[in-house]
Amino acid sequence: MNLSRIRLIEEDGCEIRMIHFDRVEQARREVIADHELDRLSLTYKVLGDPNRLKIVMALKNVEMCVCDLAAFTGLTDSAISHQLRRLKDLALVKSRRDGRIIYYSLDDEHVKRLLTIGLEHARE
Amino acid sequence: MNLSRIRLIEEDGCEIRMIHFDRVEQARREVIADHELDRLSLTYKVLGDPNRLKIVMALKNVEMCVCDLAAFTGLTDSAISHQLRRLKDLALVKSRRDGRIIYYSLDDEHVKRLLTIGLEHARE
DNA sequence: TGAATACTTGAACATTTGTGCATATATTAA
DNA sequence: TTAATATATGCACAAATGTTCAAGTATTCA
Repeated sequence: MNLSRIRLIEEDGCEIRMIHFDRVEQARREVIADHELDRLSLTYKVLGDPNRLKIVMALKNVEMCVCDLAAFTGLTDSAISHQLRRLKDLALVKSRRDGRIIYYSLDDEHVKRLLTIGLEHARE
Repeated sequence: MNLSRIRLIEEDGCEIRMIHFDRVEQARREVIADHELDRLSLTYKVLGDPNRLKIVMALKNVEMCVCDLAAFTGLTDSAISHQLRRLKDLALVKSRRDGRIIYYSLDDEHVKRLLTIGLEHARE
C-alpha cells in the first residue's frame, strides 16, 4: 500500500492531503446527515454536564419536581428549571403537571440504556 | 401526601426547601460517587462536540490516521490531534504506531453501543 | 548526517456555556 | 380578588471550550 500523502486539489482550489484515500472515501460515503450528527452531539452534550447528569441520574428511578431536584443538587430552583428545559428540548426528560407542581421523569428507555452503558464504560 | 414545601435547616444554617423529602432522601442514598459522576459526564461531554463525534463515527468501521481524519472533517491536523488526545484520555479511542503513522480506532465495544443507542434516541 | 514527514503541544483568542438575580407566569386557596 | 406557591424566562457575567498558529518530537529515508 502506498503510505505517502496524496495531494488532492479540490474545485475551490483547496489542497487536501491524506494517506488512505479509500478510507476517507468510505467514511464520506457512510457519514450520517449533518442534522442527525448535530442532534446526536447535542444529546451527548446535554448529558456532559455534571449537574445535568446528576438530575438525570436522580430521575432514573423516581419522578421529581423542580424544588426536590434543587434540594438534591444544591442548585437554585432557577438553575434546575433552566437545565430541565434543555433536557426536555432533547427529549431526555418529560414532564406532567399536577396542580402547581410539575413532575419530571426520564423520557424513555433509551435514556436509561445510555446511562447504563456510559457507566459501564466509565467504570472499566 | 403532604404537598407543601418542607423547610429543612441544616447544620450550617442553610435552609433547604423540598416537597418530597422521601424522594430526595432516596436519590441521595442511590447517588453515585463524585469521581464516577465526573468521569461519566466527561465521557458524554467528549462525544458532545460535532467534530469529535464525527471523528468517532468515522472510526466506527475503519482505522484512520490524523491526516485522514483531517481530510475527512476539514479540520487541521493540529485540531484533530488535540481532539484525539481528549478522546484517548477518556478511553474512547486507542492508537498504535506503524512507522511515522499513528492509527486510531475505537477503544472498545461500549463506545459503539453508546453511539448506536444515542442514534436510536436522536432519530426517534 | 540532514531533510522530509506525521504527529504533538502550549499559548492565545473568540465563542459558548452554566448559573444566579430579578421578574414573569400559572395555579391554588382564602 | 388577593396572597402564596411552583416554576419559567431574559439578562449578565465569570468560567470553560475549540480552534489556530508556531514551535517541538519522533520516525524514516536519502
